[in-house]
Amino acid sequence: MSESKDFLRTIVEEDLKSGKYKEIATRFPPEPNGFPHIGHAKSICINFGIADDYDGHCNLRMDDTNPTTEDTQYVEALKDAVEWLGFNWGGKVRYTSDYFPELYDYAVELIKMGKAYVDSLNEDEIREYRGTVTQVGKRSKYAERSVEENLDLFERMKKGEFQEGEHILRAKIDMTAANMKMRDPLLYRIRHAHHYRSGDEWHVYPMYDFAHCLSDYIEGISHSICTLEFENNRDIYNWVLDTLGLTSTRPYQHEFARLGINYTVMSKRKLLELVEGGQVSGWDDPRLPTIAGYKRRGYTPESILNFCDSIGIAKANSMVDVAQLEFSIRDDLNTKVPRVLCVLDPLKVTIENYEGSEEIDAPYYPHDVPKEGSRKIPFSKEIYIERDDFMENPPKGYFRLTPDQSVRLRHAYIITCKEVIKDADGNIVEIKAEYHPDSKSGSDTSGIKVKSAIQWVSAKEAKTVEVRLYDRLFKDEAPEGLEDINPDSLQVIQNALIEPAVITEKPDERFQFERQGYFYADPIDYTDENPVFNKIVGLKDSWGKKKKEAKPAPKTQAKKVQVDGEVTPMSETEEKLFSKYTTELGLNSEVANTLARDDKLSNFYYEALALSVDSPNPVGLANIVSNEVARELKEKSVDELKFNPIQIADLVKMVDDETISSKIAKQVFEEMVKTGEDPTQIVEVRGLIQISDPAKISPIIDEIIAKNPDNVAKFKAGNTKLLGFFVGQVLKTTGGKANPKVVNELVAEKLK
RNA sequence: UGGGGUAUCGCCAAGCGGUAAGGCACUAGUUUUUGGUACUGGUAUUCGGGGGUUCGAAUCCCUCUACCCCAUCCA
Repeated sequence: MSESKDFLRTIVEEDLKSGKYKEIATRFPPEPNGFPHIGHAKSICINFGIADDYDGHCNLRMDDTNPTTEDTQYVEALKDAVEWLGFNWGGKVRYTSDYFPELYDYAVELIKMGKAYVDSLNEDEIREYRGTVTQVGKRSKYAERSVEENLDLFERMKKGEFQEGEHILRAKIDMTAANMKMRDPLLYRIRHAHHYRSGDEWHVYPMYDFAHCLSDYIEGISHSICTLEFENNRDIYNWVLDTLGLTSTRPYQHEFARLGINYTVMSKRKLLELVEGGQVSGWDDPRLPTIAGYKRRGYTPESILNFCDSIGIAKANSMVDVAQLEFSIRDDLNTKVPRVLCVLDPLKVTIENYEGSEEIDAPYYPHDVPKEGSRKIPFSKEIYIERDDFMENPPKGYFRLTPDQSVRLRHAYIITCKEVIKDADGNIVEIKAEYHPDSKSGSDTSGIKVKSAIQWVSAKEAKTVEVRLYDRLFKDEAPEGLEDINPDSLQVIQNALIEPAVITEKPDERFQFERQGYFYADPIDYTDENPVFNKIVGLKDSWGKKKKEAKPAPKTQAKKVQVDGEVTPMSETEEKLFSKYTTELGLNSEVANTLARDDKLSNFYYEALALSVDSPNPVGLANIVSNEVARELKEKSVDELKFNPIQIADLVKMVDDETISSKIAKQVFEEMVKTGEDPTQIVEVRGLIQISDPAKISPIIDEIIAKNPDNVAKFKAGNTKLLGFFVGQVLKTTGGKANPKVVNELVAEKLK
């Protein structure tokens, strides 16, 4: 694990440390209504990963509460994905549908508590009654039904006595809640549908918000980790559990940002559209960001895992560059797979001075990959090279074969171009060349220097293979829809030529075709008669990049103009207070503004000021009230504070008479917030009195200077930021007690 | 527009009052019979903007801005 933990692991560790949970239990809870994609992989890594890291366990649970969209094929895909990524869910797969009876009982309990009711409004009315984000909703008249009536109705709903939409079970919470999700959320709806697991047993199905929290509780989950869009649902999550009194060791929900990758789409809806619309060949089309797609394309589980690890976990919506994913797979395959020669776009080369044939022994792995293995490559008079490895009129910096530039055939001889044969249209159809007999790879005595080595195959022995070249599915970085599809995302090469060993020996299923990229023997379409390879990812190509850069896209970056909005004007009384603060008390306008606009703060300030008549310091007091006290008063009322205005006045006094520094004052304040103790007492008990005597501080500084020669040098070289470093060190060793002003002066002097 | 979130390099992302981590991308160079790999160096005087508090602010306070989520009988 890396040096820094993500915020979820931080929470988990705190909960473990505080004893909130004895064991960590997470869950991966997909709905089986689509194939899992790489976003799911992130969630899988988080949930199973955290469970692994803290010796807990992670359940795989199908969140199957909607009979109309879910299907067994998806649960299989989900299981495959988790398994392929290398995780196991210990024991059996869980299904929310297995909890239907329990869930039903909890709903009955809620009804009995008067916390849920059967509503009989129709769909439109419910929507209307719910209000909008800015307008409160209103309660249905059916909310007044008696417990008995609700119980009876709900049971009959279950038995299937009503039509879909006729009734619904809702929680009785608050139709005026600012959080729309809390406006009497729906708990159960009637569905006369066949469920892929529970069959026709049920006529009512629980909603997500009701089923999810309870399923977590039933399974003993400690940390219910989901994506950001469920933040608003957290209130219901807690409401259901709290209301039912399921409070002992119960799960809490935490949200992280879902994964976005550029040049692709991640929503189930859009993915389904592509699959059903025939834009791709199926859920496992190698261009899709589905796990099945990556698997089919040739990605390894390790590469996906590493990718998920590398992108981190946070709460900011983000779009990860697909280059990051490509790096992960290249990085993984680099040390694993054999190198072979394959020519995608063949150009015939006849070596005029070569007769007969030979077999060249060539290792499968380059010098920097510590793996053993080699094969024989047949060599003969007629070979094929890659078409773009020859240029008649090369640009500057071209390292390959030209009429004037020899090139090495990888693992074999150096050849020199003698003649370029063209057809009637001027297309190059063949190269006549000569080889240098004493230049054989490994025993080269020719002394010829070449700039590169290129791949080739012997014409007679080469095998024809199909190669599928994949590019990004969308041409737009943030695709909206089908109109952004990249028309060239798939290129099929029917007649690529590959060295025979790949087909006959099958040393692996993944290969690096040298100088081109990583390829994977398609697990479905590959046959001995018609071998098929999928391109997993290309090699980094600094030459190709250079070529493209010749015509850079002129990007005009419009600088964003920061607009300042209107500040709400002050009321008359606020205005009066403000002017009094600035003119009479001498506060600066920002502090005065903060105080004047806040009743709680201004009252607190007044009280403290009145209580410090003997040595009034309106400015110092105002500063601490508008900054430190303000923080505490943000979410609390004055009565909830453990400290009072007198204590704040005392605190300011101690700073004024230099008993303590302002740094210590903050420390003391933190303590007052927690305990409500008197500041004088805190200072006394902890011995926080400020050290201002240079004679005491000086030796400490000397010591620190002696310990950090590097930083002293840097400072003297002009890095004045380091002053803060030295001051900080001194303050640290004195427990914050050294007078920072004195320290600053002393340090500056000593380092001169 | 009410509520809930989020802003640190081109893309991710650490950082929690004391020297702005790291990865990807980019770039220069070294090694190389893959224009690959590996290695070495270069990349934020500044943390969405503006103020304030402090000896010292990405971190605390105020304020403004931008983006995301919520008005499915989806999850």
